[in-house]
Amino acid sequence: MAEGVPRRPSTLDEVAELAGVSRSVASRVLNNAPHVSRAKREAVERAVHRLGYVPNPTARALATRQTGAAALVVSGEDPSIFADPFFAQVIVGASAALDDADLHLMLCLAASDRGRRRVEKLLLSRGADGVMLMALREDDPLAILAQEAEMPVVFGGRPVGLVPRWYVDVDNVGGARAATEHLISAGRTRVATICGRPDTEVGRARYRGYRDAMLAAGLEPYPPEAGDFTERSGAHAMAALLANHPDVEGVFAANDNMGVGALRTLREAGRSVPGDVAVVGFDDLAVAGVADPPLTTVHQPIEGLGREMARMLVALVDGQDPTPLILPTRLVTRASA
Amino acid sequence: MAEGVPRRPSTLDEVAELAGVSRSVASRVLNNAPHVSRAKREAVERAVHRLGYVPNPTARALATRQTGAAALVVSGEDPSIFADPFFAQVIVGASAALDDADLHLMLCLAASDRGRRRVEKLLLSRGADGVMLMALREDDPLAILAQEAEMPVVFGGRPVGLVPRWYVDVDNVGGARAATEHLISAGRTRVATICGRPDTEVGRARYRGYRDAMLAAGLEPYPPEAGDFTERSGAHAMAALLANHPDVEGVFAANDNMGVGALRTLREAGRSVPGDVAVVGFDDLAVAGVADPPLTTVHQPIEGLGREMARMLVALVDGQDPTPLILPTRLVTRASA
DNA sequence: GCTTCCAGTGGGAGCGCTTCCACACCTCCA
DNA sequence: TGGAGGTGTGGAAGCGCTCCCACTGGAAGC
Repeated sequence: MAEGVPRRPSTLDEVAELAGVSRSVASRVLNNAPHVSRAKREAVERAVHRLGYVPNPTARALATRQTGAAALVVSGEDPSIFADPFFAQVIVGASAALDDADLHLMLCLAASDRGRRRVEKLLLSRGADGVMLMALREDDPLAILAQEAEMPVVFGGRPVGLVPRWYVDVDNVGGARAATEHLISAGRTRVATICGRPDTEVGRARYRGYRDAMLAAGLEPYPPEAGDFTERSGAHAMAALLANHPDVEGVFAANDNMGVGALRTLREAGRSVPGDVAVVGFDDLAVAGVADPPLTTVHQPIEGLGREMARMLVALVDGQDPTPLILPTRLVTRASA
Repeated sequence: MAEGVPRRPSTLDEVAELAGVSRSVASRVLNNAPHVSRAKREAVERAVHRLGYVPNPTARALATRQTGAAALVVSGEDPSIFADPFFAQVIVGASAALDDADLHLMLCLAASDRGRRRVEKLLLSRGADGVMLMALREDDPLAILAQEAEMPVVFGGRPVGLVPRWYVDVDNVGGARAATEHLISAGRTRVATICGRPDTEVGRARYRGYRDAMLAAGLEPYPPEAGDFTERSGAHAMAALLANHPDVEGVFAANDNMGVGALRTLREAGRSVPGDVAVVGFDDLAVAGVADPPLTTVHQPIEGLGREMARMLVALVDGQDPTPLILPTRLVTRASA
C-alpha cells in the first residue's frame, strides 16, 4: 500500500526476501503457525505491510486443496428464480452462516445448457469445498451426479425418490397436518386440498399431511386438485374444486401463492372467506399477510433453512458427520381461516 | 465414470499416460488448441472418458491467472439486503449475463467485519476475475479500495463523490424529472418531494431531477423532506409534509417504498389520492402495482442493470474498454397520479 | 559427560495445470 | 538443393503457495 500500486501483486517470496527469511518462515507467519521467533515474525509482518502483500487465494487453494468457497446450486429452468422471495431468503440465511465460517458463496443456476454443464463440472472437479443443492424435481440428473461428487453435498429439501445422506428440510407433513386440523377443528368437515406438483417431494409431503389429518379425524380426503405452486394455478384449481364440489367449506392450499389464487377465485365466485369457505396456505411469505383477507398459513423458517444448510456444509467440510435436520413449522392464524 | 468412483480425482498426467501422449498434447486437446494429430486427439478423448477426468479449476486458475468467477459485492450492514426485491433482480440479471460468458457468480456482502475483510482481500488478491460493486454510501472505504484493486471493477450506480471509470447506472435525474413534470402537467403547482438518503448518489440525483423540473416550470421547489427509502420513513416524511405544508397537492417520493408509506399517511389523514394529493414513486417494484391506489411510478430496468454490469465486466476481463452506461427510465402511469 | 528433546530455520518437493521452446519432420518454392 | 515455413511432439519451467523433512544449537534429564 505504501509503495503505490505495484503492477504485479507481490508474492510470498518477495515478502520473505524483504524480511530476510525463508519462504517457509514467511508462510508460517501468515498462517500464524508456531516455530517462528518473535524477531522474524515482526520482520515478516513489516514486509507484508510495506509490500501491501495479500496471499494469492488460488495458489493457496491449489496447495491446500481447499477453495474457501461453497456453492448454492438451484436446479430449475427459470433464471428469475433468484428473485423468488423464497430463494432470496434462503440466500440470506446461507450467506450469513457462510460468513461465520469465512467461506465465499457461489450462486449457481442450472438453467441453460452451459449453466448445467458448469454445475456438473463444479460437482466433479473440486471447484468448491462443498455444495448446497436445492429444488430437485423427480429424476433430476443433478441429484444422481451429486452422489458421485468430489465434495460434500447438502440437500435443501429432499429430492423425490432418494434419501440423501445429508439434508435440511422443513416439516412439511406436520405443517400440512396442522393446517388441515385447524380447518377441521373449526367444525368443517368438507375440507379439500389444492396440492402442489406431485413430482416434487414438497408437493407430496404436504398432501400426505393433509390426508393424514383427514383420516385421523375420520373424514374422507378429497381427491387432490393439483397446481404448480403459482397463483394462477391456485385460482384454476379452486375453480375446478367449486365445480366438482360446490359444497366445499375448507381448503388447504399447498403454498401461499396458490392460496392467494384460491382467494381470488372465491371472491369472484361470490363466496365469502372465511364465512363460506376457509382457506389456509403454506410458506408465510409477505403476500400472505397483505392478501384480502389476510391468509392463515403455515410458517416455515426459510432463512433458517439456508442457514442450517450452510452450517451443515461447514461441518462436513470440517470433517464432521452431522445428522439431517428437519426444521419445525407453525401455524399462523389470520382472517382467512 | 465408467471406472466407479476413484478416491482421488484423476489428473491430466494420468490422462496423458493412459492415452500414450505427453501432458502437453493432452492439455492441447482439452483446450482444443491446434497442433494435435487426429489420432492422438481421439486417444486423449477416450482416456478422458474412461477416467471420468475433469480438469481441476484451481490448478488451471493458477496457471492462467484467471479464476473463472466474478463477484457481486454489496456494501451494507444488513445481511437481509439480498432478500430486497431490488437486489434480487440485479442478481437475476447478473447471473444470466455471467452464464453467457461461462463465469461463476460469487455473492459477497460486506456486512460483518469478517465479511468486509474478506471482500478487501478479494479485491486486492485476484480471488476473482472482476467485481461488480453496489450500494456505496458516501466515503465508503470499499470505493476507495476498488481504485487500487488488482482486477476490473464495475460500479452499479455511482458512488457519491467520485466518478468511477466504469459503471452502469439508471437515469435517476431524468426519471425524477419526468415524475415531477407529470405531477405539474396535471395542473398542480404545490408539488413537494420525499427524497432519499442524501448520502447516496441515488438520493441526490432524484432530488436534482425534482428540483430541475420545478425550476423549469417556474415553480419554487419545496425544501426536501428526507427518508431512508423505507416505507416507514415515507409515512413519517408525509406526515411532516402535511404538517408544514397542509396545502400540498402533489408528492414525488424517491422510491416506491416511501411512496407507499406516503399513501398510508394520506389515507389515515383522510386525504384522497389522487383527488387531494397525487403521488408518484420510483422503482416500479411489485409493491407499486398492488398499492391502494396503485402507485404511478418511474420504471427502471433493474434486471437490465445487473445484466449490463455483468456484460461490462466481461468486456473488461476480455481486455476491452467499454464506456459507462446510463439506462433509461420511464414513467408508468397508474391511479395515484 | 552423554543422550534426548524441541524451538527455530530453510531447502525442496509437491499441488495440477498452461505454455514456451527446442526439435524432428515434411512440404513448398526459388 | 537449400532455406523458409508449417505441423506435431514432448521436455521443462513456471503459476504462488503449503508442508514435510533434515538440520542446527541450546536446554533439560540422567
